Amino acid sequence: MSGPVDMISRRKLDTPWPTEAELDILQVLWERGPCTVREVHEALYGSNGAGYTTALKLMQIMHAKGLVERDDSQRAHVYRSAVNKQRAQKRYLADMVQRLFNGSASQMVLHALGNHPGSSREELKEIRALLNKIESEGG
Amino acid sequence: MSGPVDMISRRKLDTPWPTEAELDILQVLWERGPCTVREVHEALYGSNGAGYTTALKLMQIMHAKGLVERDDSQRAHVYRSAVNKQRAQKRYLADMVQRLFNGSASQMVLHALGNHPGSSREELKEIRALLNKIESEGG
DNA sequence: GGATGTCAACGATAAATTTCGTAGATCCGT
DNA sequence: ACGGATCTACGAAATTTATCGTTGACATCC
Repeated sequence: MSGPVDMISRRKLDTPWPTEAELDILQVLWERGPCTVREVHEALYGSNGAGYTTALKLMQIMHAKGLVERDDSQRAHVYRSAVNKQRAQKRYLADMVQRLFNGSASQMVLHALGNHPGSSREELKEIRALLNKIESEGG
Repeated sequence: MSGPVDMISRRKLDTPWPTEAELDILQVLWERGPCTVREVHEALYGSNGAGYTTALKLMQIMHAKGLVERDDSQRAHVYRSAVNKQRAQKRYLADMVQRLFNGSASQMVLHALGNHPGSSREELKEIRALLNKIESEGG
Protein backbone atom coordinates (compact mmCIF):
# COMPACT_ATOMS: atom_id res chain seq x y z
CA MET A 1 0.00 0.00 0.00
CA SER A 2 2.05 2.94 1.25
CA GLY A 3 5.60 3.26 -0.05
CA PRO A 4 8.46 4.55 2.04
CA VAL A 5 7.90 8.09 3.23
CA ASP A 6 9.98 10.48 1.14
CA MET A 7 11.91 12.01 3.97
CA ILE A 8 13.77 15.27 3.69
CA SER A 9 15.94 15.88 6.69
CA ARG A 10 15.71 19.67 6.81
CA ARG A 11 19.13 19.74 8.41
CA LYS A 12 22.25 19.68 6.30
CA LEU A 13 20.97 21.65 3.35
CA ASP A 14 22.92 24.25 1.38
CA THR A 15 20.36 26.95 2.04
CA PRO A 16 19.90 26.48 5.75
CA TRP A 17 16.60 26.53 7.59
CA PRO A 18 16.50 29.29 10.12
CA THR A 19 16.33 27.92 13.64
CA GLU A 20 13.55 28.85 16.00
CA ALA A 21 15.22 31.95 17.37
CA GLU A 22 16.52 32.94 13.96
CA LEU A 23 13.05 32.87 12.50
CA ASP A 24 11.87 35.16 15.26
CA ILE A 25 14.57 37.62 14.28
CA LEU A 26 13.76 37.40 10.60
CA GLN A 27 10.17 38.11 11.49
CA VAL A 28 11.21 41.38 13.09
CA LEU A 29 13.38 42.35 10.15
CA TRP A 30 10.56 41.58 7.75
CA GLU A 31 8.10 43.62 9.75
CA ARG A 32 10.21 46.65 10.51
CA GLY A 33 12.85 46.62 7.85
CA PRO A 34 16.58 46.93 8.60
CA CYS A 35 17.33 47.13 12.32
CA THR A 36 20.20 47.38 14.73
CA VAL A 37 20.74 44.60 17.21
CA ARG A 38 19.27 46.75 19.92
CA GLU A 39 16.08 47.32 18.02
CA VAL A 40 15.64 43.62 17.38
CA HIS A 41 16.45 42.81 20.96
CA GLU A 42 13.87 45.21 22.33
CA ALA A 43 11.24 44.10 19.87
CA LEU A 44 11.75 40.43 20.68
CA TYR A 45 12.90 40.06 24.22
CA GLY A 46 12.01 43.39 25.78
CA SER A 47 13.22 43.58 29.33
CA ASN A 48 12.36 40.08 30.55
CA GLY A 49 13.62 37.78 27.77
CA ALA A 50 17.14 36.90 26.74
CA GLY A 51 19.98 39.33 27.13
CA TYR A 52 21.35 41.72 24.57
CA THR A 53 24.41 39.69 23.74
CA THR A 54 22.23 36.72 22.97
CA ALA A 55 20.49 38.64 20.24
CA LEU A 56 23.83 39.95 19.04
CA LYS A 57 25.36 36.51 18.88
CA LEU A 58 22.38 35.08 17.06
CA MET A 59 22.50 37.81 14.48
CA GLN A 60 26.23 37.36 14.01
CA ILE A 61 25.66 33.68 13.41
CA MET A 62 22.88 34.48 10.99
CA HIS A 63 25.27 36.77 9.19
CA ALA A 64 27.82 34.00 8.96
CA LYS A 65 25.15 31.70 7.56
CA GLY A 66 24.06 34.29 5.06
CA LEU A 67 20.59 34.66 6.52
CA VAL A 68 21.08 38.37 7.04
CA GLU A 69 23.27 41.06 5.55
CA ARG A 70 24.58 44.04 7.40
CA ASP A 71 25.80 47.53 7.02
CA ASP A 72 28.73 48.07 9.33
CA SER A 73 29.54 51.59 8.21
CA GLN A 74 28.07 52.88 11.45
CA ARG A 75 29.14 51.83 14.88
CA ALA A 76 25.82 50.13 15.48
CA HIS A 77 25.62 47.75 12.56
CA VAL A 78 22.36 47.64 10.69
CA TYR A 79 21.04 44.21 9.77
CA ARG A 80 18.56 43.35 7.07
CA SER A 81 17.05 40.06 6.07
CA ALA A 82 18.80 38.26 3.27
CA VAL A 83 16.02 35.76 2.81
CA ASN A 84 12.95 36.63 0.84
CA LYS A 85 9.87 36.41 2.98
CA GLN A 86 7.76 35.00 0.17
CA ARG A 87 10.29 32.31 -0.48
CA ALA A 88 10.54 31.41 3.17
CA GLN A 89 6.78 31.20 3.45
CA LYS A 90 6.67 28.94 0.44
CA ARG A 91 9.40 26.75 1.79
CA TYR A 92 7.90 26.24 5.21
CA LEU A 93 4.51 25.72 3.67
CA ALA A 94 5.77 23.04 1.34
CA ASP A 95 7.60 21.33 4.14
CA MET A 96 4.55 21.32 6.34
CA VAL A 97 2.31 20.04 3.60
CA GLN A 98 4.73 17.19 3.09
CA ARG A 99 5.26 16.34 6.72
CA LEU A 100 1.79 16.77 8.10
CA PHE A 101 -0.73 16.70 5.28
CA ASN A 102 0.56 13.88 3.12
CA GLY A 103 1.49 16.30 0.38
CA SER A 104 -2.02 17.62 -0.08
CA ALA A 105 -2.09 21.40 -0.01
CA SER A 106 -5.84 21.55 -0.24
CA GLN A 107 -6.15 19.25 2.72
CA MET A 108 -4.14 21.76 4.64
CA VAL A 109 -6.24 24.61 3.34
CA LEU A 110 -9.33 22.91 4.66
CA HIS A 111 -7.81 22.65 8.08
CA ALA A 112 -6.62 26.22 8.03
CA LEU A 113 -9.97 27.63 7.00
CA GLY A 114 -11.81 25.38 9.39
CA ASN A 115 -9.75 26.21 12.42
CA HIS A 116 -9.17 29.89 11.80
CA PRO A 117 -12.43 31.59 10.99
CA GLY A 118 -10.96 35.02 11.44
CA SER A 119 -10.93 35.80 7.76
CA SER A 120 -12.28 39.05 6.49
CA ARG A 121 -14.77 39.14 3.62
CA GLU A 122 -12.07 40.72 1.54
CA GLU A 123 -9.74 37.80 2.12
CA LEU A 124 -12.43 35.22 1.50
CA LYS A 125 -13.20 36.99 -1.76
CA GLU A 126 -9.57 36.70 -2.74
CA ILE A 127 -9.52 33.02 -1.97
CA ARG A 128 -12.67 32.49 -4.00
CA ALA A 129 -11.17 34.37 -6.91
CA LEU A 130 -8.09 32.21 -6.73
CA LEU A 131 -10.23 29.10 -6.70
CA ASN A 132 -12.00 30.30 -9.82
CA LYS A 133 -8.70 30.88 -11.50
CA ILE A 134 -7.40 27.45 -10.61
CA GLU A 135 -10.56 25.71 -11.73
CA SER A 136 -10.77 27.59 -15.00
CA GLU A 137 -7.20 26.71 -15.78
CA GLY A 138 -8.23 23.10 -15.33
CA GLY A 139 -6.69 20.78 -12.80
CA MET B 1 3.62 51.71 14.33
CA SER B 2 3.99 47.97 14.83
CA GLY B 3 3.84 46.73 18.40
CA PRO B 4 6.15 44.04 19.76
CA VAL B 5 5.76 40.74 18.02
CA ASP B 6 3.78 38.33 20.16
CA MET B 7 6.40 35.65 20.44
CA ILE B 8 5.66 32.11 21.52
CA SER B 9 8.79 30.18 22.26
CA ARG B 10 7.63 26.69 21.28
CA ARG B 11 10.20 25.23 23.65
CA LYS B 12 9.40 24.74 27.31
CA LEU B 13 5.73 23.82 26.97
CA ASP B 14 3.89 21.19 28.95
CA THR B 15 2.73 19.29 25.89
CA PRO B 16 6.01 19.07 24.05
CA TRP B 17 6.52 19.75 20.38
CA PRO B 18 7.92 16.71 18.68
CA THR B 19 11.44 17.36 17.47
CA GLU B 20 12.38 17.03 13.83
CA ALA B 21 13.23 13.35 14.02
CA GLU B 22 10.30 12.62 16.27
CA LEU B 23 7.88 14.13 13.82
CA ASP B 24 9.29 11.90 11.10
CA ILE B 25 8.53 8.91 13.28
CA LEU B 26 5.04 10.06 14.11
CA GLN B 27 4.46 10.45 10.42
CA VAL B 28 5.24 6.80 9.89
CA LEU B 29 3.03 5.73 12.76
CA TRP B 30 0.18 7.83 11.43
CA GLU B 31 0.54 6.42 7.96
CA ARG B 32 1.01 2.77 8.76
CA GLY B 33 -0.50 2.41 12.17
CA PRO B 34 1.29 0.71 15.08
CA CYS B 35 4.79 -0.41 14.19
CA THR B 36 7.82 -2.07 15.66
CA VAL B 37 11.06 -0.16 15.82
CA ARG B 38 12.36 -2.16 12.90
CA GLU B 39 9.44 -1.23 10.71
CA VAL B 40 9.86 2.43 11.51
CA HIS B 41 13.58 2.23 10.96
CA GLU B 42 13.24 0.64 7.57
CA ALA B 43 10.51 3.04 6.51
CA LEU B 44 12.51 6.08 7.52
CA TYR B 45 16.18 5.36 7.20
CA GLY B 46 16.29 2.32 4.99
CA SER B 47 19.82 1.11 4.56
CA ASN B 48 21.69 4.35 4.20
CA GLY B 49 20.29 6.56 6.97
CA ALA B 50 20.76 6.38 10.69
CA GLY B 51 21.30 3.09 12.47
CA TYR B 52 18.72 0.88 14.10
CA THR B 53 19.59 1.85 17.64
CA THR B 54 19.09 5.48 16.76
CA ALA B 55 15.50 4.82 15.85
CA LEU B 56 15.11 2.69 18.94
CA LYS B 57 16.51 5.36 21.21
CA LEU B 58 14.32 8.05 19.67
CA MET B 59 11.23 5.97 20.16
CA GLN B 60 12.16 5.20 23.74
CA ILE B 61 12.55 8.90 24.39
CA MET B 62 9.24 9.56 22.71
CA HIS B 63 7.70 6.99 24.96
CA ALA B 64 9.16 8.70 28.01
CA LYS B 65 7.75 12.00 26.77
CA GLY B 66 4.37 10.46 26.18
CA LEU B 67 4.44 11.04 22.45
CA VAL B 68 3.94 7.35 21.75
CA GLU B 69 2.51 4.41 23.62
CA ARG B 70 3.68 0.88 23.31
CA ASP B 71 2.66 -2.68 23.69
CA ASP B 72 5.53 -4.62 25.22
CA SER B 73 3.73 -7.90 25.50
CA GLN B 74 5.73 -9.22 22.58
CA ARG B 75 9.48 -9.26 22.40
CA ALA B 76 9.46 -6.68 19.66
CA HIS B 77 7.52 -3.85 21.25
CA VAL B 78 4.81 -2.28 19.15
CA TYR B 79 4.61 1.49 19.19
CA ARG B 80 1.64 3.62 18.31
CA SER B 81 1.24 7.38 18.18
CA ALA B 82 -0.14 8.97 21.30
CA VAL B 83 -0.68 12.31 19.65
CA ASN B 84 -3.74 12.96 17.60
CA LYS B 85 -2.79 13.76 14.03
CA GLN B 86 -5.56 16.32 13.65
CA ARG B 87 -4.44 18.11 16.75
CA ALA B 88 -0.84 18.11 15.66
CA GLN B 89 -1.79 19.47 12.27
CA LYS B 90 -3.79 22.22 13.90
CA ARG B 91 -1.00 23.08 16.24
CA TYR B 92 1.71 23.34 13.64
CA LEU B 93 -0.60 25.20 11.33
CA ALA B 94 -1.45 27.78 13.97
CA ASP B 95 2.20 28.20 14.80
CA MET B 96 3.14 28.71 11.18
CA VAL B 97 0.35 31.18 10.59
CA GLN B 98 1.60 33.18 13.55
CA ARG B 99 5.25 33.07 12.68
CA LEU B 100 5.17 33.47 8.95
CA PHE B 101 1.85 34.92 7.91
CA ASN B 102 1.29 37.56 10.57
CA GLY B 103 -1.57 35.58 12.01
CA SER B 104 -3.61 35.60 8.84
CA ALA B 105 -4.79 32.12 7.95
CA SER B 106 -6.34 33.24 4.71
CA GLN B 107 -3.09 34.85 3.68
CA MET B 108 -1.50 31.47 4.13
CA VAL B 109 -4.27 29.78 2.20
CA LEU B 110 -3.64 32.07 -0.71
CA HIS B 111 0.00 31.11 -0.75
CA ALA B 112 -0.80 27.44 -0.42
CA LEU B 113 -3.29 27.41 -3.23
CA GLY B 114 -1.10 29.59 -5.38
CA ASN B 115 2.01 27.52 -5.02
CA HIS B 116 0.49 24.08 -4.99
CA PRO B 117 -1.90 23.73 -7.90
CA GLY B 118 -2.14 19.98 -7.52
CA SER B 119 -5.64 20.04 -6.12
CA SER B 120 -8.29 17.77 -7.48
CA ARG B 121 -11.70 19.13 -8.48
CA GLU B 122 -13.12 17.26 -5.56
CA GLU B 123 -10.86 19.04 -3.13
CA LEU B 124 -11.49 22.42 -4.70
CA LYS B 125 -15.18 21.75 -4.36
CA GLU B 126 -14.71 21.04 -0.69
CA ILE B 127 -12.81 24.25 -0.19
CA ARG B 128 -15.52 26.19 -1.97
CA ALA B 129 -18.18 24.61 0.19
CA LEU B 130 -16.27 25.53 3.28
CA LEU B 131 -15.97 29.09 2.03
CA ASN B 132 -19.71 29.25 1.57
CA LYS B 133 -20.25 27.99 5.06
CA ILE B 134 -17.89 30.53 6.55
CA GLU B 135 -19.41 33.42 4.64
CA SER B 136 -22.97 32.45 5.42
CA GLU B 137 -22.17 32.26 9.11
CA GLY B 138 -21.15 35.88 8.85
CA GLY B 139 -17.70 37.32 9.48
C1' DG C 1 40.46 63.91 30.33
C1' DG C 2 38.15 60.67 33.13
C1' DA C 3 33.65 58.33 34.23
C1' DT C 4 29.86 56.25 32.12
C1' DG C 5 27.38 53.90 28.64
C1' DT C 6 26.86 51.46 24.17
C1' DC C 7 28.77 48.57 20.85
C1' DA C 8 31.05 44.26 18.37
C1' DA C 9 33.73 40.27 19.10
C1' DC C 10 34.62 36.08 21.06
C1' DG C 11 34.90 32.22 24.10
C1' DA C 12 32.59 29.35 27.23
C1' DT C 13 28.69 27.14 29.05
C1' DA C 14 24.24 25.05 29.11
C1' DA C 15 20.65 22.60 27.19
C1' DA C 16 18.49 19.97 23.69
C1' DT C 17 18.88 16.73 19.94
C1' DT C 18 20.78 13.05 17.26
C1' DT C 19 23.78 9.28 16.80
C1' DC C 20 26.14 5.20 18.00
C1' DG C 21 28.39 1.20 20.68
C1' DT C 22 27.99 -2.32 23.89
C1' DA C 23 25.82 -5.44 27.01
C1' DG C 24 22.40 -8.72 28.22
C1' DA C 25 18.13 -11.24 27.09
C1' DT C 26 15.47 -14.02 23.95
C1' DC C 27 14.45 -16.54 19.83
C1' DC C 28 15.44 -19.79 16.00
C1' DG C 29 17.71 -23.17 13.19
C1' DT C 30 20.68 -26.98 13.15
C1' DA D 1 22.74 -27.26 23.43
C1' DC D 2 25.52 -24.02 20.47
C1' DG D 3 25.72 -19.95 17.35
C1' DG D 4 23.81 -16.38 14.97
C1' DA D 5 20.23 -13.09 14.58
C1' DT D 6 17.17 -9.77 16.80
C1' DC D 7 15.57 -7.34 20.46
C1' DT D 8 15.71 -3.86 24.64
C1' DA D 9 18.21 -1.04 27.71
C1' DC D 10 21.59 2.15 28.74
C1' DG D 11 25.45 5.15 28.61
C1' DA D 12 27.99 8.23 26.19
C1' DA D 13 29.72 10.91 22.32
C1' DA D 14 28.74 14.26 18.74
C1' DT D 15 26.08 17.97 17.06
C1' DT D 16 23.17 21.84 17.22
C1' DT D 17 21.09 25.63 19.48
C1' DA D 18 20.57 29.21 22.90
C1' DT D 19 22.51 31.92 26.51
C1' DC D 20 25.69 34.60 28.92
C1' DG D 21 30.14 37.06 30.64
C1' DT D 22 34.10 39.50 29.52
C1' DT D 23 36.99 42.31 26.86
C1' DG D 24 38.36 46.13 24.19
C1' DA D 25 36.88 49.91 21.07
C1' DC D 26 34.47 54.02 20.73
C1' DA D 27 31.38 57.69 21.99
C1' DT D 28 29.25 61.18 25.17
C1' DC D 29 28.81 64.03 28.99
C1' DC D 30 30.51 66.63 32.77
